[in-house]
Amino acid sequence: MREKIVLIDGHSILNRAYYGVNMGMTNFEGLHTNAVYGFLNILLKIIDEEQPQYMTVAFDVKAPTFRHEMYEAYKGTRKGMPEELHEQVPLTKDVLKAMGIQVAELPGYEADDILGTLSARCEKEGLDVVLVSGDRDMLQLASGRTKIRIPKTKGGTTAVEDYLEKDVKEKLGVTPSEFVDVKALMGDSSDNIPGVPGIGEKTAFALIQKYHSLEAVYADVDNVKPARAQKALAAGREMAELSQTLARIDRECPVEFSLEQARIGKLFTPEAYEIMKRLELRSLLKRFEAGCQTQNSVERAFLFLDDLEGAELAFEKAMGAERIGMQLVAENGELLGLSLAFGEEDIYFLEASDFLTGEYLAGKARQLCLRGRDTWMLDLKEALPYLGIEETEGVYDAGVAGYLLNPLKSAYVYDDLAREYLELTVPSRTDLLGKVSFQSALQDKKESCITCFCYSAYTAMASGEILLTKLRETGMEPLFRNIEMPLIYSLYHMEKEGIQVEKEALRVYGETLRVQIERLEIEIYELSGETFNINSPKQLGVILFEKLKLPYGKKTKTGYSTSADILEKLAPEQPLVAKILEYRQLTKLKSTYADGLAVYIGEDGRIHGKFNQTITATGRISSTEPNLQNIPVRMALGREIRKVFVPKEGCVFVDADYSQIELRILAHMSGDSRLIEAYHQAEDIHRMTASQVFHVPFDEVTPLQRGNAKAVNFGIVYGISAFGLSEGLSITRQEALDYIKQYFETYPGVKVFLDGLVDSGKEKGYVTTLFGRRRPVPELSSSNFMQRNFGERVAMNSPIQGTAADIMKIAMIGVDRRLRRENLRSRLILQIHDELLVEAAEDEAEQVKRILKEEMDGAAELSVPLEVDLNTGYSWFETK
DNA sequence: TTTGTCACG
DNA sequence: ACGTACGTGACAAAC
Repeated sequence: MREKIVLIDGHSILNRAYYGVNMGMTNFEGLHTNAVYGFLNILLKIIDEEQPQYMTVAFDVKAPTFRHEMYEAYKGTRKGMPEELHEQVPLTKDVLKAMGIQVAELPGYEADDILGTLSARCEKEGLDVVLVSGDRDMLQLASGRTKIRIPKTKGGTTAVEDYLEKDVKEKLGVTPSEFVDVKALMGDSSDNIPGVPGIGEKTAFALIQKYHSLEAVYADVDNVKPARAQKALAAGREMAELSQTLARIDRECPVEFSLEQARIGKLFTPEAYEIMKRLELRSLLKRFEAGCQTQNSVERAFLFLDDLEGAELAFEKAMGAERIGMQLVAENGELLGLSLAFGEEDIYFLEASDFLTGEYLAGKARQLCLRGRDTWMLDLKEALPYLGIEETEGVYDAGVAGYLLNPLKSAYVYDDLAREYLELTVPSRTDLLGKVSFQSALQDKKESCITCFCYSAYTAMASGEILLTKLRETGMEPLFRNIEMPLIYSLYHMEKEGIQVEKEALRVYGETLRVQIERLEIEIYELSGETFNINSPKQLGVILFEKLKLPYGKKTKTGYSTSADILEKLAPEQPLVAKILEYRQLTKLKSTYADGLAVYIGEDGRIHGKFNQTITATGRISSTEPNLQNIPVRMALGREIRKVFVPKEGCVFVDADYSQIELRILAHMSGDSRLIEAYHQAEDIHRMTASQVFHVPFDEVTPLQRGNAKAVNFGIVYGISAFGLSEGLSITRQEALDYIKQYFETYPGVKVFLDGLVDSGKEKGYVTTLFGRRRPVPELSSSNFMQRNFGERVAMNSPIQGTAADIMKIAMIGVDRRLRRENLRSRLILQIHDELLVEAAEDEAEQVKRILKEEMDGAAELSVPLEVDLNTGYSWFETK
């Protein structure tokens, strides 16, 4: 058995940990600890899996490296990190020192070079090497003996990708050392390696796969095809050679290293224990306490109950508890059981049975919610049909709280919450039950069910107080209490209500489409001279750009782009292309809308879609199964589909939408006096913008000027860039730049505001809405140009889009409450970001309009008025 | 499962 | 030099 060393890229793993784990995490001193925590978790996981005898962690040192001397534009992989991450670097080194793990640093060299050198030396010593980094550059170090491990955080969970030399070959198609030359050709903006201008990823890989080295490529440069690449190579030879040196990791740097000092001794030392205590990393504490034990003690308390007597006792005790956690287990409208937690020793799963009926359990659960103390749940909205409660003080959803604290996660399930907020690693639902139904899991693996449901209730209970504290610390408690929690009930009401859809009319619409699609299909085959799958971008690309030799505009990484904006440029000349565009439109309508919606029509003739509260990064809600927020409206034929969405007998639709809410929010948040003044004066915001920016009287604004101003307004809200605007308006980048300049000269306050968002985003790591909602923007500290630019646009857009979402949520809660409290039969049934649709009793329509206007207008007090447009109709088509 | 495309705000 | 407007979800094809 060979001995093994684990080498860790310290900064890269810390960085990954920082953005992977809950950002608000601090100890009582206010020290941020999330990155240290994530780092240690990864470290311990690797030690568990690899069982190495040696370990070293390499860090960069702030000093110019040889790469800086060679290439002045080189910025290196070290860049500004947020303060909250930066302060955790020395903390991490302290922990490592306490654990007796060797730290390697060398001024003038990056961690990459240290790792490259150590891996080379260790291989020579006959050791197996495991190299852990978040950086794919490391792949050039892979060999038969050196395995590269790249942890990936996806949503909440960390998966590790492993690469030995053969894996690099398999997945990239080049050897590790060839990979350096690929980078030399294509460059790497995240490392500021320039590459050869004009050579992209595809060409770089193809060339190296053929020639195996940069030198060989240049030896045969006169025969390289295509000509485009040959020209680029010839012109960029110096760059390529420079890039090759920059990209190659130094494997002989003069770093001090002794294998003996790298030997792993006792990791869980008293000193390390003290630091864990100080950092309040509880789950790690346990591990440091018990040596290497990972057994979670709470699990011992889990208790299964299916007798009435036991259940009564548990419920009685729970009724007196200050704080409980609860998880209903339901499927297909039937309550199969519930779990309950109200202390470290009181955690139960009660399964429904002949003695303990679903109705009984539901009734008890309801009483618990209404007992006037705190009840924490997960997926409260899904439990509401069984609980039968309306908005209740003290009933909270831990998932929604987790979403506010970090909206970038892909799910808010108990195991993630336990890991983040309780520092407790517990098995996930999939670990325990797989993907089977609850029904069959309850039959086949009762023990796993008990564990799963009890952990869920326990996590909800135990994390509740912590979540609330964090919400308080981050200024989001009012947002949670006054907006997100009440909203759960409004969304539930909308889902329950649903919207009526005329099934037969939908079928006829689909049938009409089918006939037209078949006709088009024949015409397309005739014009192209063969039959093929028109829906396949790959096949279509071959027909258009190879067989017919049409000029292709863009390429995607897998082939030619056949997207609408490309095809539209060809369509005027090419009847075939025009027909393909039409075909696309019709098949989209048929598959997604005509056929797609039909399957969701319930027995009541209505579609009950889901409204999701914890999906978007900005605070918007999303709509699924089906998506009712993207029903066609812009094109005439698509818009027809709205005719099948109708109010029920005796009702009429009342539709209300905010007019230009995001621009009004921009005016308010920026405080730009000219913009505010403009919105007080005019209804037509784009015309007003055109008038002020282009210095023409309001009444003399041409449609073209208005259109340009509109595009600029869009650009501002999306986080302006000259490129984006030039694309949107089909103008040159210089012209776009001039528009932007003129806009900012007209509204200097907007420029100050947007710059301020980016600055504060960089400083804090997140941006906020008017109501305190946060969005972390990790991209802002990226060394990758493109990612950082994206981060800057996000920093500008999120506060605006998010504030609009906040305001709409306030309005929805207000409308829903008033319809109910004023005992109306009318109901809110849809939200489409800036629009609300109410199914109103005909005799209540006027009152409903008043309510919508009042609640939407009054949802926020801005320095510009919030305008609301109202429409009524006997189908969703008519309400425009 | 990922990619390309396209529907909406 | 790089190459993109912000936020979503569903479908078909290709992997």
